[in-house]
Amino acid sequence: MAPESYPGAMTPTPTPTTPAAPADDWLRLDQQICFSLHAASRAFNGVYRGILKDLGLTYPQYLVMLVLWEHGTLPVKKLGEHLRLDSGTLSPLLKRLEAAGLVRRERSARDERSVEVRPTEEGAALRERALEVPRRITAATGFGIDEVHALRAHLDRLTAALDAAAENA
Amino acid sequence: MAPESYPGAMTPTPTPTTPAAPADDWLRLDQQICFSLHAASRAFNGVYRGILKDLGLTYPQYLVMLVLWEHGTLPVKKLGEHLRLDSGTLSPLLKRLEAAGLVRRERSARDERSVEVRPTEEGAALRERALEVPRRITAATGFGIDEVHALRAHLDRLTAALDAAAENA
DNA sequence: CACGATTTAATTGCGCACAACTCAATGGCC
DNA sequence: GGCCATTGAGTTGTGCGCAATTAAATCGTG
Repeated sequence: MAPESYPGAMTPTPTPTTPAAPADDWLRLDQQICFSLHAASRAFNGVYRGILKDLGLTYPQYLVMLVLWEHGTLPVKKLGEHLRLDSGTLSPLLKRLEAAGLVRRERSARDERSVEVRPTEEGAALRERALEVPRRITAATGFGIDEVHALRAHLDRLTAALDAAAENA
Repeated sequence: MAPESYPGAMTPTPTPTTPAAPADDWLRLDQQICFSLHAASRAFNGVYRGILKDLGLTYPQYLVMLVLWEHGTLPVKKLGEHLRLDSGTLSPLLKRLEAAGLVRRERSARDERSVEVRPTEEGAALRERALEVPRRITAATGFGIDEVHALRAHLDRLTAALDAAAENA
């Protein structure tokens, strides 16, 4: 669990310890931001995995169902915009949801390019069983509402900044 | 068959501050925490992808090299503890790093079960070129040091709580 | 010493994420 | 109408993450 507390972190080969040591610290600090985020995301995924197993959903599949429960039938494009996912990810995922009987996919009559994704009766019914998921997740975090809100705001700002930076790259 | 909606589908709720939040809001709030984290993690990954392309590394490979640069030669097990990854992820990743000429893997003489991973000359040299990565990443976030630190603390606390919760599951 | 339990990597299988590509449908434009 | 760029899904290929399994080396205990 602890990337710190490395007993006698021996460095056999390289120890270019500059007195001011900005370089070394930078590589370490850098790891802290991105790695923390990476680790937190995977930890979250792990907790969801355990809870969603009862529903027969993976975490990304759960996200898709959340959007469908909230907005009803949607074309794949819109679904992707909500979740920031493209068809390369969604197409096989939706196929699995369809195979599980939770959604149906059908070409739009108005625009034959578009595929409408709609929850089946079974998919809609699953929503009832999903209602307890948020509570269990929130409990697992041990965070209060305010804390959650603050963290979310922080993360959203970060995402926006990163997206903007990616544009110019 | 006309597209139908179902109970609670199209409810725009801009006011989350109701005393007793109904179930609908719970499903929405829940999405906010985990989805924000998920999105931020992927956004980060995207920015790294662009920056690390010059070094010929993926983001997880970069994390591995960070650990090796810091600690020198390590067995796969220790590497996995630092990064919270198991051999199922690390083995193929290390093979690719070896194929790229950045690390070497050799069975420990003392314990034949263990495989020592050591950066090659080329791998060690890559560190110099990696020194600019943190700055570019930090710049992309638009965050100050303090902000980064606060966010990291928040995330680490979250990860610890989630890990603890996963234990009891 | 022998034998079973534990440790360490590697492998297999599945699902997600993303880039690059294909293909059909659509819309704009002359 | 005919042409062509654009749009929306799907497919392919690569890599990560994790569960489950396998195989070999090591350790512990009788």
